[in-house]
Amino acid sequence: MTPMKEDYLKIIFELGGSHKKVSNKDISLGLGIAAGSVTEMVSKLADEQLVVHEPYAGISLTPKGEKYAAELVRKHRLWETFLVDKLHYNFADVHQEAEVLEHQTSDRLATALDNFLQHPKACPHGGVIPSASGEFPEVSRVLLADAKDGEKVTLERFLDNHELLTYLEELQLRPGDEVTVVRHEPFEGPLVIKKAGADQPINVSYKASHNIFIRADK
Amino acid sequence: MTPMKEDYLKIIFELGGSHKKVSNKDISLGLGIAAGSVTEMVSKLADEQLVVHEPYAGISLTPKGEKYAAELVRKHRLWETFLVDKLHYNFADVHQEAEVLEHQTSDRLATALDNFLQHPKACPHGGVIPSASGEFPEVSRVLLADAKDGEKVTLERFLDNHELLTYLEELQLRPGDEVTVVRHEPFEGPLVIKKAGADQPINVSYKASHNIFIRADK
DNA sequence: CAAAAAAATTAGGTTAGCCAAAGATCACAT
DNA sequence: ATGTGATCTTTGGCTAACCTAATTTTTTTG
Repeated sequence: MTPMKEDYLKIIFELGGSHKKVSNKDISLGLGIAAGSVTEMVSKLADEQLVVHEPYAGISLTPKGEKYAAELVRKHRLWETFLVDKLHYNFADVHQEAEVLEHQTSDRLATALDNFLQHPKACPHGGVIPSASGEFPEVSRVLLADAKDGEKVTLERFLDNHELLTYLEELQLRPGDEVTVVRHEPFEGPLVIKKAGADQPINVSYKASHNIFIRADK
Repeated sequence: MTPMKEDYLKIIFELGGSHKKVSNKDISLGLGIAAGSVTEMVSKLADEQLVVHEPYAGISLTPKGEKYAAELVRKHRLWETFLVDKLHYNFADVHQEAEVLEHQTSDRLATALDNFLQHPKACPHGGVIPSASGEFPEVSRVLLADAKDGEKVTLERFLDNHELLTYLEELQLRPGDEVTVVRHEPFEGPLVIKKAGADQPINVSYKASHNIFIRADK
C-alpha cells in the first residue's frame, strides 16, 4: 500500500463511498489529479479488492476498503489530538501535519499513541476517532444553522477546513461548547448565539453555521 | 527533496561525508541499493549542490548537504526519544518508526517535539541530538571493514538499521565490545574476528563490516 | 430523438528511482 | 610494469504515478 493509494481510499471514503457510488470526477477534483490517472489508479484498487468499480457508473468501497480508510482516519485524528493536546498546536494548524504523518503510522504506533493520549474519543475539531478495528459510531448530521431560536445545543463537530477552523478559533468556539441560539439574522446574515456562562453574544457567519454539527441538549 | 534523497544524504553523513570522501560501495551497501543506482542519484545530489562527486574518487557533503543531513538526524533522534520516553517503546524497535517519521517532520514539528521532550541532549542509544541549526559532535567514522588483520579495536557504533541490529544481536556483538580482527575472507566473504576473552571466532558478513564503526584500541 | 455536452476510459508519453550487466578505471601484488 | 580483482560508471530496461489528447459512453437538451 502506497501513500497515494491511501489518499485515494480516504477521499472515496470522505465522499461517501461506503454507502454510495462516487464519481471519477469528484475524486479527480478532490485530489487534484487528472481524470485519466484516477481511472488508472481506481482499477488498481479494484484489483486489490479495496473498491468496486463499475465503468461509467461509479466507484464504491468494499468492506475491506472501508476498514482501511477508517484506520487512516483514526491515525489522522490521533495525530491531530497529539499535536493539540501535547504539543500545543492551535487546532486550525494540525490538519496538514497529520495529513502526512498518517501515512507513516504503523498500527503499533497508533495503538501506543492512543494509550498515551488516554483513548480520546474525538479529535480537536470534534471528529470521532474510529476504533482500532475500523468501527466508528454514528455522528450528528444536524447543522447549527438548523437549530431553532432559543434552543440550547452542544457544538459537536466542525468540518476539517483550515479557514473555518481559524475563524472559529478567533470566535473562541470549540467542540463541546454549550451555546444558546439567540436568533437567525435574515438574508444569510449571521447566527447570533451565546456561550453558556458568557454575557457577550457571538455572531457566527451564515456559511460557518452550515459547517458546524450540533447535538441538542437534554 | 524526496525521502530517498534524504536517505542518501543521511548515509553519506553517517559514513563521514562531512570530512572525507565516501565510496560509492559503502553507500550502496548501507542503503541496500545497487552501485549503478547510487552513481545516478549521487549525480543528482551533486546538481543540487548537496554533495561533491569526483568520479572514481568519492563523494562528500557540501556545507549545505551537511546541514540538511544533521537536521534529519536531529528529527530522527527526537522521534526515537519520544517513542522511548513517552510511548514506552523498547530500544530495538524505535529505529524503523523514526526512520519513516523523520522524512515527514516539518521544522515546526521538530521544534515543538523538542520543547515537549524538554530539549533532550541524546537519543535513547546515546547518539547526540544535533541542534536546530545543524551542529553536531564528533564521532568515529572508521569502518570495521577497514581494520587491518591482527588489529585490536573497540566497536563504537552500528548503523541505525533494524536488520543489521538484529543480525549483530544474534552474533552477540554490541557497541563497546573489544575485538581482534583475524582475517578478511576474499570475494566479499566474511570478516573473521574474535571477541576479547572468547575462544570462538565470529564471522561478520562483508556487508555488516561496512556498517560498523570502530575506535582503535590504544 | 438526434446533436451537443459532459464524463469516463484508453492510448501514448514523462519522470523518479530501481536493477542487471557491460565496460571503464584504479590499485595492489607479483 | 602489468595483470587481475575490486570498484565505479554507463547503458538499457523496468514499474509506479503522473500528464495530455483522443476516443467512447452517458446524459442533457433543443
